[in-house]
Amino acid sequence: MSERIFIGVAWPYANGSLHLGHIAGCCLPADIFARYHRLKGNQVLMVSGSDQHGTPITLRAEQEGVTPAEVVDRYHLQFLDCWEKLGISFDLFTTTSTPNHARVSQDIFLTLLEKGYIYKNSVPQQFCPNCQRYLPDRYVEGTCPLCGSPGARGDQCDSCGKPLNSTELGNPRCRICDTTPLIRESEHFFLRLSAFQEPLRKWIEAQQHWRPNVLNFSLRYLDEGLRDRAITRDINWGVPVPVEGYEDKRLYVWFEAVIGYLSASIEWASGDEARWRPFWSGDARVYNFIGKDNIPFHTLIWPAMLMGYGGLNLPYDVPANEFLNIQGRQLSTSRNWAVWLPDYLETYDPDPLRYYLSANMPESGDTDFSWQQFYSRNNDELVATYGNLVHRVLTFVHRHYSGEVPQPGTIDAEGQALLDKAAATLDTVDWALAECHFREGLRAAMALAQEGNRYLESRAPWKSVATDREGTGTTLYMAMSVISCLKTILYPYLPFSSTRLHQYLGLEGSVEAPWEWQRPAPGRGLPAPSALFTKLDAKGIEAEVSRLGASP
RNA sequence: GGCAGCGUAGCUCAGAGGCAGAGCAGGGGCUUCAUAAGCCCUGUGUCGUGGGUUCGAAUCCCUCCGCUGCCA
Repeated sequence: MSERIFIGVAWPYANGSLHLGHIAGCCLPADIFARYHRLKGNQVLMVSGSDQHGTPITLRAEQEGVTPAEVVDRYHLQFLDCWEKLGISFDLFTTTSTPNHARVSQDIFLTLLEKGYIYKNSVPQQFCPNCQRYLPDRYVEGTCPLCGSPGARGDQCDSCGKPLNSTELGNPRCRICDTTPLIRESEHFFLRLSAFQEPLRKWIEAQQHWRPNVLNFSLRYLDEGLRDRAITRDINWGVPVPVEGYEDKRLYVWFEAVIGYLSASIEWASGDEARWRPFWSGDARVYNFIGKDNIPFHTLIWPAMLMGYGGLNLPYDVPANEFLNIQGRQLSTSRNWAVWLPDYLETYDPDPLRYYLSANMPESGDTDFSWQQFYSRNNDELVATYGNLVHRVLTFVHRHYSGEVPQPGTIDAEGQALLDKAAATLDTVDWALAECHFREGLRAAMALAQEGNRYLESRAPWKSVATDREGTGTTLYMAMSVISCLKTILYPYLPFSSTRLHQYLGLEGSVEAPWEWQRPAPGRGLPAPSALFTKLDAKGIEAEVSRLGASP
């Protein structure tokens, strides 16, 4: 039976390029999951978009002397290009700047306000008398009250790394004009998270299928007690607050960005409720793929908003990944200790990256990306085990069977054992992908490729072809069948190479065929194969490593 | 400072009371269809430290060390 699967992917900030952390953290697992469910014949809606609001954007724009819109447009286009090249198959990748998103966000805001889940309160804020505006924390600089360092920002001190409150800074200055700001009371709206403490606990405790890290992390927040949080800001870039007298304020980015999952669904459906609502109600399952830094927003705040709003499904699962380190060190965009996706895609194919990050995905703990590992996994696993299996079989068929799928004869015990193994692997990977165990699924698939090589070694068709053409044809047909199975189970991980393989095997229809084991048609003529993957010259490693941390 | 997580083979990572695992690298052999690819064999690891619970601990509890994150 066809199911409805909604896949929401964390929204990247449109203030810089994408890096491998974004990919390993949420985009790649979401895409694997989406492709898997499409093969299973389920209805999938996968959305995300550029997060175009928030002070990181406005600060970047002011540093560059351009408008925030110019910054976000530039990166949004770059994101779209990256999805295309890496094969991240969004049904819609929109932005938070659309009128639709503003309308949906304001609707949720007003509904929660009406129901009493949002209320007004007054808070002290830095105000710059010269700029005539309230200053977000990041716009204030001063002396760190903890370590005495002079260059601390209002939200955090880079010197000692401690998070701060801008009103605590000594000798505060406006980062725009250097004037000393005043402290003024400013009225803001607050989300009454405290009202959802018990409903959330009850709901989360029932989510025993969640990953332990997500479950424990969320429960710990609840143990500390949820506090109401301000959801508006004194800023002029963002979604307007739909209340009179609040023209100079905007919805705070964390309140509004999570609404993007819903607004993007509505945009995808061109507003047709009959199309989008089935993904948000009834048996439909909502999955949110995010990084661990985003857990509380997706397991507490957004669910609380949904509970308050009513009528929409809460997340079914939030498979948050941990972090990807780079060459043993924590990824840092400001120090340029990152592998940028546009750079990667300029030099390499998408599938090797998808392979490496899937094999080493930070599913249960932080993992490390190293160029040495990337090269060796490409050369020693992808090329040597899988690519070579495909290549040796297809070139053999071309050379000795004039490029036609050989006719299989009687299947002996060894051949049957291989077929059984392939059938079992299809089921194992099926289960692993359904449960979001991406590493395990890939491992099982690669084990089947190894089994295929083992089978060939044992049958030695290169010997038997001279004396037993029929038996050798059966051997090759068995091998091609296994390769066809690999084509399907690896499609979610390696869509580009599976698409080529689908053609090389002379299979009917699209590569997005059902999740089943397609057998090649005996007698069918095959196109000339070429290698699925390219071996990388280890000389490239050093060059890549030396780029890390260099000034951009 | 408070809280949490992590620390397992040379490397990257699994395992979560019952004989320490996988892939890769390294060593030895076989093979030659294939991108010098493949296959077989090959691990004496104080499971970070010290203690405790248990018939039995990598696994549960406590101490300490190291790293990471969150919070103040």
